[in-house]
Amino acid sequence: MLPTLTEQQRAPVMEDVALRAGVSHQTVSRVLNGSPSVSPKTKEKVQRAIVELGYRRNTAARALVTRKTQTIGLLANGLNEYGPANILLAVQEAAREAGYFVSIAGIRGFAHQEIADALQRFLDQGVEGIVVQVPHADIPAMLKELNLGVPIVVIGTAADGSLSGVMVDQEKGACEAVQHLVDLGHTTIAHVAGPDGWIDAAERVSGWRRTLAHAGLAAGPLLTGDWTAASGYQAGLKLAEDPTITAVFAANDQMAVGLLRAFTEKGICVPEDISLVGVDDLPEGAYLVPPLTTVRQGFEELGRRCLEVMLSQLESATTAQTAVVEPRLIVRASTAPCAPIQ
Amino acid sequence: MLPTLTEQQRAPVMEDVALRAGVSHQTVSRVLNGSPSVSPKTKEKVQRAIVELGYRRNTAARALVTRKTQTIGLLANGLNEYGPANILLAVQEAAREAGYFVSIAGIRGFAHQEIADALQRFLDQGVEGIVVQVPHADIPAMLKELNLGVPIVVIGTAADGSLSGVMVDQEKGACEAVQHLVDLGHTTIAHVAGPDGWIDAAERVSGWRRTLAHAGLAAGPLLTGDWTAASGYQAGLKLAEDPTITAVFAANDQMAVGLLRAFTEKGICVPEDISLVGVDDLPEGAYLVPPLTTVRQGFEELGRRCLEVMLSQLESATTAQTAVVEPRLIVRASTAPCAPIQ
DNA sequence: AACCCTATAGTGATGGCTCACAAGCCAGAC
DNA sequence: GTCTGGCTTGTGAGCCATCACTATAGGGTT
Repeated sequence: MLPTLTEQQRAPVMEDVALRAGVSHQTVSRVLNGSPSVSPKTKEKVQRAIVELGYRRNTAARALVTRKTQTIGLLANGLNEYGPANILLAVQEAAREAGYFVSIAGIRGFAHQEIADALQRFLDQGVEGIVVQVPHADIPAMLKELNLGVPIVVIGTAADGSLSGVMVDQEKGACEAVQHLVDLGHTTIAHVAGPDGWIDAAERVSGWRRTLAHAGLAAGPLLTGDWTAASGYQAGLKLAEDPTITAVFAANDQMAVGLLRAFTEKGICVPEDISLVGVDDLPEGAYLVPPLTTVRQGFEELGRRCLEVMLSQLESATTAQTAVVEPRLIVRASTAPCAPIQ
Repeated sequence: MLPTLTEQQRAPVMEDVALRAGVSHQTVSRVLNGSPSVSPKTKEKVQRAIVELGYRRNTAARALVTRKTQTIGLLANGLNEYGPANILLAVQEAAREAGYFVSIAGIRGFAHQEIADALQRFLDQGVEGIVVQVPHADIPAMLKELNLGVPIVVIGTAADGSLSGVMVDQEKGACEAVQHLVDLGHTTIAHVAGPDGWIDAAERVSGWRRTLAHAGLAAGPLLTGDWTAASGYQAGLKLAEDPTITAVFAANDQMAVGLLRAFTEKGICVPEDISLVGVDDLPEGAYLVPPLTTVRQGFEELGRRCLEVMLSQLESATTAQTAVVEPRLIVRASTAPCAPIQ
């Protein structure tokens, strides 16, 4: 007699379930895949066998034949920051609901090689689609050149060629922020922008510029930071020297924090002497002194929409799509009517 | 004559490479896996064929036979917050270097069902190990009960049974923070703790308590927040009513931000009237008014160590391990010597 | 000259699943 | 009573690697 293998060791496979339920492995497969042509009775038998055996379908075997891994890749820059982290969370949640796994690759810079490597790794892994959350102006061109052969959704831009896009209307957000300042009577409104090359940064600059032009005002000073509070602080020290400036639109909340400190150090009160608006709506923003007026971006929605677009690309490779999320101005206490210049 | 399939369509497989290089598929496999028993000449031929064909090994097929998916799962709570996001980034980076993919599952609460579901999904996916970054006291027990059958590394606790652990020495961090306040001459030191159930919160409370006892001081008021600036603000309003308090140790920076605002509103100056210490070292912390003294946790290192432990568990299923990361006090301007009570 | 050994390469089985197709069954129609 | 067709179920091939063997060649030994 042949020695029986210790069955306990091996994870049960479809055949084991079939044997126990008294059907063929194919029927088990059908039950698992929700095929309509299985009688209720058989279906129940199979399901019981599955539970009793603790059967779990082998993803690798399945992927091998279906050529689908149920996985999407998320390539992201600055994952440790508020916006990207929230988008990641939302994308991942939406993916889970749709039955997809999310594999991540966080990168720290914009180095072409690093990005290309990460994308190749996704391809090696066999992802079905890739979400690219790297807000640099060169990204679409780079992606088109790499020609990856899977659906791609780029966060922060509109669709471009075969690339789909999901974006917050940054320009509109900037317009609302600046218009708010204009409405308060400010006439010299400075802008502390994000660094060159960043898509969002450029759009906010253009929203700022456009709104001022539309209001018949000259553009105030334009300084460039690097999104950090430190750079906002530096910018603040410079702006503090110019007494004609009564309002500043910072391209993000962190720089606004730096500005706030610089102004406080120089004895300039916010909002009495200078109004300040940021972008992002960091959770701490409402508890700064003073609470920060800001533009909320709706990262949650962005992430969800991103996955919607991805799914539709995955299901039917139609043309690329664009989804736009509306930002929202949150008025708090860092902005006030322009005091008459004395 | 049979119609030739449009070869262009199908992704090349090992056999295609073998044909082109004039060897057997096995030799291609050997080259790919770095087997020593392939002559340099053959190896070169194969590599050239791989490049020419743009061959990419099918992960699913490989996983099917090796029973290894090269994937680890990361289950995390509060992924949109500073600490967890940084840990994620570090874990993922270390994983990539080691040739592993990282699949993520972000959860928003501590609901047993949600956690169990996410873990089951990881198992369905076939991850080789799971990193659990859910800082709740009940987690180790829950994990042990679920008995998942893959190596698990829990972030925030020491090893426990078969579970490995990687942690920051929270108690030590708290001690340093409180000792710093004691050294400045403060005698009534309050603590705003994190919510019940959170491991870190409890450890910080105990570090605070221990240090005070060691210094022969009575424990000051103990309030409980929920990590948010809003809760810190509420706590601050209460603490502001007690003039004997000259220092507050907040369990995180966000609550410290809220405290700062409450104190400012009540006309209490930091650090002149009250010294304030946080935990986390948020990037904005250095630019608050005043810059915040805080305990830096070393999330980067935590993430790296976490993956080291995971890898060693994966390679040789020895006993569970624990890695401890040392926190570091960063003294800035929110703490000052205790002013004599007038 | 016969033999053994090592280095290198090839053969065929195998992993667990889905797909395409074939087969069995039973009801209703003629 | 036979036939037709729909509903269920089963059979066998195939996906693409790796693994365990086997085969071959060339060098060194005795």
